[in-house]
Amino acid sequence: MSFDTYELSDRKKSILKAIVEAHIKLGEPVGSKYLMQEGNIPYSSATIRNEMAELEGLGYLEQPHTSAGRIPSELGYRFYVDTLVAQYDATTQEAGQLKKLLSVKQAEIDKILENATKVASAMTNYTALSLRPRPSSITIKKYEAVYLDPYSFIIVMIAGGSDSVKTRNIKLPFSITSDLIKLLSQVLNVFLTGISINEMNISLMVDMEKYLEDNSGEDKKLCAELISITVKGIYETMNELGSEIKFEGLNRLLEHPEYKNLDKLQKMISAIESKEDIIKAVSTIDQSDDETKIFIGSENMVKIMDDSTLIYKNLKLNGKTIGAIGIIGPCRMDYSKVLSTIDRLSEEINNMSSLDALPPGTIIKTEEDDNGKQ
Amino acid sequence: MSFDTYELSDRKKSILKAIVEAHIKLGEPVGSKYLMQEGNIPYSSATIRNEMAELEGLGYLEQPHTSAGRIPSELGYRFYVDTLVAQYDATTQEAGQLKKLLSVKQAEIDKILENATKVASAMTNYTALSLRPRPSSITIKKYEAVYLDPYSFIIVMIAGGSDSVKTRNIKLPFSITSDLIKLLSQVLNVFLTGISINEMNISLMVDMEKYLEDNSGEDKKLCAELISITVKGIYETMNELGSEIKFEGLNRLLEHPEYKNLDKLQKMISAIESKEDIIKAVSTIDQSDDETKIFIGSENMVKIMDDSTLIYKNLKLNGKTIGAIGIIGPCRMDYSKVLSTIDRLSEEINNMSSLDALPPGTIIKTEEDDNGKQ
DNA sequence: CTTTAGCACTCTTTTTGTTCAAGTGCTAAA
DNA sequence: TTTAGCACTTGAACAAAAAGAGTGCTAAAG
Repeated sequence: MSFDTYELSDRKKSILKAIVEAHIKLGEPVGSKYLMQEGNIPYSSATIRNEMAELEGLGYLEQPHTSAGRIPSELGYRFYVDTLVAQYDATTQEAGQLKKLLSVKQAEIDKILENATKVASAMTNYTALSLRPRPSSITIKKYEAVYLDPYSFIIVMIAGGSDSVKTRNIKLPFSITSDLIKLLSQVLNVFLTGISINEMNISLMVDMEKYLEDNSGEDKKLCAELISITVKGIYETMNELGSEIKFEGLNRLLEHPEYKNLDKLQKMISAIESKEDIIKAVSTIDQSDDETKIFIGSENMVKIMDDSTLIYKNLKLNGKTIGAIGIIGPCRMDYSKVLSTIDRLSEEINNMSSLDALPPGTIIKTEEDDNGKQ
Repeated sequence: MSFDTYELSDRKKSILKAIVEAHIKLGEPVGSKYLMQEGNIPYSSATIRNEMAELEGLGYLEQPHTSAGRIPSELGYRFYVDTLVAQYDATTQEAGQLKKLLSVKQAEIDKILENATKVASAMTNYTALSLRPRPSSITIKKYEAVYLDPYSFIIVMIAGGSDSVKTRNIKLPFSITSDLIKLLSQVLNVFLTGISINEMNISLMVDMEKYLEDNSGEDKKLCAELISITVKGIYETMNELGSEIKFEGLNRLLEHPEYKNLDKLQKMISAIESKEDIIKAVSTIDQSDDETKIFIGSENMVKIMDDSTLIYKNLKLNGKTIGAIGIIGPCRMDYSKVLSTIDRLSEEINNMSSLDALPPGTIIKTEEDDNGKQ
């Protein structure tokens, strides 16, 4: 990246570009003769060979073995992608299609992410992933505590921005009244609305305890404990709300010859299944960043994926980051297609009709959970 | 199954058993010589050969090609499993381990299922799956409608038995008041508590409309529409609550030589990813059934999985079916291990300390959801 | 009548050798 | 600076041969 690409002559650039594109298309090493005939390089194979030898010396190309053609190195792909992105003139052919696929009465953020992932995977033929925004950026705009029985209640949290709903079931070591829970509801809404996970601190809890004690007439210790347990639950829930990752099109991995190699495939599936690694890797990306990020080969933070490429972009809806979408595939990836798909997709979502304009009576599905209280 | 296994002599049985076990262990066809030397069959290879030829004639064995040993046919596996299950004397070595793995303050049904799946996959080295009970058996024991703004509210539903919490966000084409939502809450609790999805009918809705109209003084049409939209949402939500399927240990598929065959692997991954097929297949199993079900090869209802085995068992907690767990792998599966693991696991869960006995202050995590209202 | 040793036979796997084609690097000429 | 030509390397493809595994059958032994 910091490599000085300007030392490359125009001819070298065009040869490199042609090699990358041919390799993406064919999946095989490309030779000088092919470039001359099909690659639109107006020089003899000998000249091309000389250039290729130099490009190899510079680290842009690799040769699997003596009598094979060249394949792009990671640096070669990186060069290609960088120039591609620079001249990138969104090939708009498929925009309408995307719109149609996405526009099916989208209501829920989850559904949007899920559909976007499906569409991305289907259109590019690679495995796609989606990620929720990270916990620290989440705030709750409304709380509701629901009384269940003397020893348990449920907190319903509605996230600001995305309007996600998450619930948490809390079981207590002491008994409480339905009225106290109503009051708790009030306390939560007064003190914790709009507060991010980082802003939850002790002094806030002390205030909450005091408020609850004053207005309920309950025992001080009980109030303190109730608040403590409740806030802890909320804290954990907010943490879980963020950074959820989902995959789509796993089976498409198998369609690409690079994953016929069972070792690579195994690595890849393990990486995908463990999730944590990928979340961690992707979490380093600035969440407000609008750029499409491309990690080629060893640039990937997930060591295990070091011969694959991850293309990744934050998704915004009405200006708010609602998550991110990514494509995973071999380094030999149709970058142009993937980039255009992802960009189109994110644009489409960004411009999606505000949900206030939903058809009347729309039922907005939310989510579900279990808790084993009994 | 209805095949008359009693026509087999003891010697044939022991040979068949030895072949199945050797094949499970080695993953390769087994020959007469091997059985004589390693398989603990006290006859000469010639005698064994004769018996094998007969077993093949009876359909219990197959020969990949002339000069290969024999492998068990589906019928052979079925015989093995049936007798295995019959004499099945739970090899208890790993029971303690299971207990430890599961006992980490289990609170949530989801978590129990998830952990059970992980444990099952880890201990057997096969891919495991878990399934929620089906929708028709779910009832809601408590509703709570949460007012959001004049045009939207959220319904919180707490499932009976499993105490799952699910929420649904509803957007209205007309405006409502916070008080009306409170009343709606009441209506839902009065009319829909304990009602299964099959019992929701028109007359119930008419009653609800009437009740709401009488007690709120709102316009009749508005009440009717509110109830209709709400019930529809609840209905859909209950449907979604059931039959959720999750997988664990996908990467372990790759560890078994039968899935080195990319075709099989691809089929398998597709089957797993599409989910619906497997849900449909498994749904035919009686939910209250306590037996461990074993589907070998073409016995599987998912055509695509017709050279794999699915072992499947309902899980109960305090007498209630909370879901099911399954193991998927090649027909050449270590049945003894898998069966014992699944049985242990289900027993362990069944006996799990009632959640009332949870340590005080336990926070019972529930779940989350999105809805794109905005 | 049952079991077993022995052997010919079949079929797969592995090895070996040969040929082929691709693609290169280098040299010398244009 | 470019290009034609050629020797060289190397993997891929194919065929033939060899090795190995396991069987079925026959005939002898218990």
